[in-house]
Amino acid sequence: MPRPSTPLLSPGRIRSVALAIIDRDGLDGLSMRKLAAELGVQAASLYGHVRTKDQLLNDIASTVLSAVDVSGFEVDWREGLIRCARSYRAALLTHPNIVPFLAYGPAGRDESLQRLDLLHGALVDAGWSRREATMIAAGLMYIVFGAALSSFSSGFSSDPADYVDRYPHLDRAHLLPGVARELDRDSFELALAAFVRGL
Amino acid sequence: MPRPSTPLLSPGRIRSVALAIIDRDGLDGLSMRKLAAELGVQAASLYGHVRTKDQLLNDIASTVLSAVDVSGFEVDWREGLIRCARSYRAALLTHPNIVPFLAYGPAGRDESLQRLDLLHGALVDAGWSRREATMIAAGLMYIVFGAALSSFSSGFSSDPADYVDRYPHLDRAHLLPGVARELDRDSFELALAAFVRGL
DNA sequence: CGACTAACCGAACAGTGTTAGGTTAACTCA
DNA sequence: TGAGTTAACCTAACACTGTTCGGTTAGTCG
Repeated sequence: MPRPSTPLLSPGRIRSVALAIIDRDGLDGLSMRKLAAELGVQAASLYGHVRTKDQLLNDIASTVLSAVDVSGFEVDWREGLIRCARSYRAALLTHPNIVPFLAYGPAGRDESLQRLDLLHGALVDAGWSRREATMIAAGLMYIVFGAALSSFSSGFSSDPADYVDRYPHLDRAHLLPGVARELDRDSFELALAAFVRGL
Repeated sequence: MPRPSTPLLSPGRIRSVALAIIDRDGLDGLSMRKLAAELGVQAASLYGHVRTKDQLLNDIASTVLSAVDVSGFEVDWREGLIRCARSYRAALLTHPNIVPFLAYGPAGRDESLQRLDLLHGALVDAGWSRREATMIAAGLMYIVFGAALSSFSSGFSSDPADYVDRYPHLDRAHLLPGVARELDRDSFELALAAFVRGL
């Protein structure tokens, strides 16, 4: 079936279906063939709209991270940090399966750097030295990414019973999905508050 | 060539060569065939000593993380936290290319949980509630993993010139490998100190 | 000496990302 | 209106990947 009357594919549609697959089947669950099938198309056709799978993942990551809010700095730098961290975490939490991909480094993601640049500038404007600003921004990212990665809910909530016997101090209650999610949030808020207060 | 007089393979040798490949070529640079070739053997032979590649990576991760020091809690819980975090980061820094694998969650790694359990117990002994202990341990992991992941040195130090023009606040100096490494350390120490102080 | 196991190999399977070359619809312009 | 170009899809293939199956033989035990 050659060129259809109305195009079946577009970068946007590809990205959104790919993200849906990642959300449903995990990061390893996304393959170009599966993505193509879900779009009603053959795998090779994707390469007319997407340069490479890695680039596609980077684009998806960028759109996911576009929900990060860096507007709070106009009020107060502390408020800006907290709001930025919270919205960052919220964005990652909406699509947790893409987080492992981000772990490979912000190599080609332009918007991440742009955001980092803005955050850095705001801190400098607030009176911090360039070096301090860099370190503070880095520390904030540590907490955000650390929280997104080593979370209790996604980490090891598969079969609580296995853990209880061998790790006496890890309460089984911690591993119940509902509690785990709440615990993740509270741990994040604790770390964030301690960090910002300690500056 | 069938069964040789002295075995060519052993789990330990497989692990150490695999880790060397990961250090040299990155996580994606490790394939079972390449690993086998480097061991002077065919890929299929590995499966007599290793259940699966994922298991192999988990074993490697465990040996890397066995360098984590949780002995400081006998002195003081603050000292214990700091020493644990530092040694954890040091271990990850020795083999940075395996960090992205750890990002997939501590699913099957027994020793990680054992360590977490010990840390948790020590905090409870020091007077924290179970819930607080969990949150503190989690926060510590946030900083450690966040620092290992979103580091300046491994993140984007490939071609500094590209960044300078587009991100005015990110000083080029930050991207020089030597400075970046030092900046990573200082950022980590800042975040760690702020966190522990803020508790 | 015979049976058995342990350690390796060759070949294959199903799957991966990606590319080359072909086919045809839709658009552009004389 | 008709020719030429481009855009969007296809089939087929390449070089990989992790993993398994069925052999072949060296070492070991009874």
